[in-house]
Amino acid sequence: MAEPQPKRPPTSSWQWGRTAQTQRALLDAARDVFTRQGFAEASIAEIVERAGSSVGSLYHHFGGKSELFLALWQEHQQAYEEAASSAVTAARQGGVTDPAELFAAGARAFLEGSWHRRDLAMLFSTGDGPPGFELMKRHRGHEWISQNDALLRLTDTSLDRLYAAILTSLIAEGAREVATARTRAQAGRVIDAVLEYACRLMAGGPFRS
Amino acid sequence: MAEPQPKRPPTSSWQWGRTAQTQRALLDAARDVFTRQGFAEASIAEIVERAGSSVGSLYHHFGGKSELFLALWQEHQQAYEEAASSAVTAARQGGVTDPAELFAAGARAFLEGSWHRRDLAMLFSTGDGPPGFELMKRHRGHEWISQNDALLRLTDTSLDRLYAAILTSLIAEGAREVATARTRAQAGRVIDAVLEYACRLMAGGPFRS
DNA sequence: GTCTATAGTAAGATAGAC
DNA sequence: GTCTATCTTACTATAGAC
Repeated sequence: MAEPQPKRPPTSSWQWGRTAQTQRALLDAARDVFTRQGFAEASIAEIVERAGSSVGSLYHHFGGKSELFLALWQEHQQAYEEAASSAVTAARQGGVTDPAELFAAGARAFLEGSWHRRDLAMLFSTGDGPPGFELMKRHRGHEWISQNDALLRLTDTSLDRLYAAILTSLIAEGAREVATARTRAQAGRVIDAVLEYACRLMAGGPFRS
Repeated sequence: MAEPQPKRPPTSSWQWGRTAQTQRALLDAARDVFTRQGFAEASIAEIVERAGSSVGSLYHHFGGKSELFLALWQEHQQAYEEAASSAVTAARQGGVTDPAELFAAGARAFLEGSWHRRDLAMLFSTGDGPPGFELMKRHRGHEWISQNDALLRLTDTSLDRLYAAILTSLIAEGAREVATARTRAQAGRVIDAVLEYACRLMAGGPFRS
């Protein structure tokens, strides 16, 4: 139904980066409109108007309203993950070896990203997205915890899924509250609190019956 | 936009409970269809067909697809809250005075309700609902925590909202995992784990910077 | 290959007869 | 209160210009 439309390098006889420009304009317009009105309320017409593009063009490049939203989310996620993983790497090079501390470094970077791009953080945490979006977020969150907490060797049992789900949602709620903070200092205090709660939860590891 | 449509007692010249019957049939059909397909995928046409009613009738009684979904949720919530509050009352009469223990009693009743009506619990936790539904759930969750944790005198500061939000989402994630358990015994183990995590989190109370 | 204009389709919402 | 017929909106698909 949707065409991912893989792009090859520009040929000699075509103007330079036209596709990239169009896609960027659409993504920027989508960010404006979606962050102001949410997914359901936003209309395709307003997005293409603001981008100086057209409906057909949007469908050509992204495949639809849902896929455009998802593309915006992917960009956002990528930025998050790069920040988090480089923070972990830096901590590791700084001599930190304790898994809990490494996790905290990544989580802190994640939460600071939430402050830095508040508008998108709020958009993606409101629950107003295309069908199946919540499921995708859930899946992604679980992956992230599994990676970070690899030392615990989480399995696919109910109790381990619960542990991962609760940790994920704790960070997600934290990111949400960070995004609504009024000042940078306030956001900082919220971040400290979130990390404290994460510590309390992780102390003792996953519950075993 | 929506008409709550308050109902008066049946008059002498009208057949008995016609309205109540229609509403019940629509709610039951809605439960069937929504739990199987989710909100977005479900069609109004299928619901009224299954209820032996009509589109116009649905709009007359509920105001639309979203409002019908919300009515189903209200019923579900009411059942939850009655179970939780009577469990707390019972514990209190049994001599329990520790706030944390009273909270645990309510939370346990809540989680058992999630097992008992798994289909609805899953439906309302997937994130697939009408516009604004996530916000309503959030608001309701916060109210519940505020009531149960009244002794802590939570204010409307960032840090107290964070504490309430995290506790709420912890219970919500727990309810979700309970609803997907395969056996009653399994659900019981998950419930124990959730209460353990809640204890860890509440130990020390809300974080103050 | 890229984009515009336009027609098609499906589903929620509404009006008015009974 | 109930139901049918109709309307509106917005996603989807396509033909064809450049």
